Amino acid sequence: MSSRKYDDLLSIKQARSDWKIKVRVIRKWRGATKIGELFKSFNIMLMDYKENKIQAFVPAKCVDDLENKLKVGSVCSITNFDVQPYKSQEKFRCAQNENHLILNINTKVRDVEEKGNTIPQESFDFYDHAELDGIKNVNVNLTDVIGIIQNREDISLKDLVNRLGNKNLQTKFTITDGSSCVNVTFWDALAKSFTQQLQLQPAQEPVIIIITCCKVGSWNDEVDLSNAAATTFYLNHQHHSVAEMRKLLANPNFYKHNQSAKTKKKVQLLTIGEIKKLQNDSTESEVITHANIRYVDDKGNWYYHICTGCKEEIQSIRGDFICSKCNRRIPQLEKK
DNA sequence: CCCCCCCC
Repeated sequence: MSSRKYDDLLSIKQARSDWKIKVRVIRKWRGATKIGELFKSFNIMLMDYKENKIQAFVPAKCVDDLENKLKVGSVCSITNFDVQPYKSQEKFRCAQNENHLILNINTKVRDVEEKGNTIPQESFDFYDHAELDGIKNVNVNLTDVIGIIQNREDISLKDLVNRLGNKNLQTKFTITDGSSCVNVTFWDALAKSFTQQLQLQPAQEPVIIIITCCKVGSWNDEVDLSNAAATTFYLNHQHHSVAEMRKLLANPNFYKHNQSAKTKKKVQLLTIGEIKKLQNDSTESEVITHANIRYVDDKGNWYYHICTGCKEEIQSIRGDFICSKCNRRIPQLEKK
C-alpha cells in the first residue's frame, strides 16, 4: 500500500486511477421506484477533514462487497473509483461539488484510524428561511435548512390517494427561525419515520429540526420544502447550529416578528349555524364549512368580473367581451 | 449508473 498523502476532495477533477481519499461516510440513502421499491444500489455522502463533501454512488454490482464497509459514521480510505462531472442541467445535486464518484468492482475501502485532523460527524450549508423564496423550484442543488417545529401536537401522518390512484403517506408541518415560517411536506417513508421519531423525541421542547438535502418547491403560492431521495432529518441533533438556535430561542424577543404563526389555531370544520354563534375571540380565525349554493344574488356590487385568463378586473361585461389586457374572449354569462 | 413525483 502506498503511503502517499490523501487527496483533497475538491482536487478530484477528473477520472484518474490513483486517487486516494480519506473520508467519513456521513449519510446514506437509496433511490426508489415510483411504487416505493428500493434499489439495491445506494448513495453515500463523503466528507474530508476540511469539510469538503462529495456524493458517491455504489452500483448494484458492488453492493455485496462494499455495503458493510461503508457504514454511516465510519472513517475510511477509498481508492480506485470513477469520477464523473454532473451534467450541466442535472438537478438534485447533494453536494456543492462539480463532480461525484462512482464506485466499481475494483474499488477498495479500508477502515482507517482517525489521526490528527478529525473529520466532523456532519456539516451543513444552511439557507436562511428568508432566502428560500428566491431559490424555489430551482433545485439544481438540494438545500439544508434548520428550524423550530411549530404546533407539534397537530402534526399527523395522512394516507392519501393521488389523482393517478397511487397511495401516499404525507405529513405537513411548519418550521420557524423566529422571523419567518416555512412549510414542510414529507412524503412516504420519510413522513413515517418523521412522525414516529417526533413521538419518541423526549423532553426538550420545542423540537429543532435540521433538514438536509431537501427540495425547495412551492405549494399554494408558498415556499414548501419536501423530501427527495437524499433528504435526511435530525431532531434536536448534537450540533452547534442547534445549540445556537436554542440560545436565540431563550431570548424573549425571539418570536416578536412571528406572533401570527405562534398563535395560529387549527382550522376547524364548522356548520353555518356554528359559525354564526362564534364569539369575539374568533375574530379573523379561519374556519371551513360545507355548503350547497342554491342561487347567486347578482344585484348590488358585492362581486366583480375578472378575466379568466389574466385575472385582471373587467369594468363591465355586456355580451361577449374581449379582455383588453390579454385579448381573451369571455363569453356572456347565461341567464337561467 | 437509481431516484427525486405525490397535496389543491
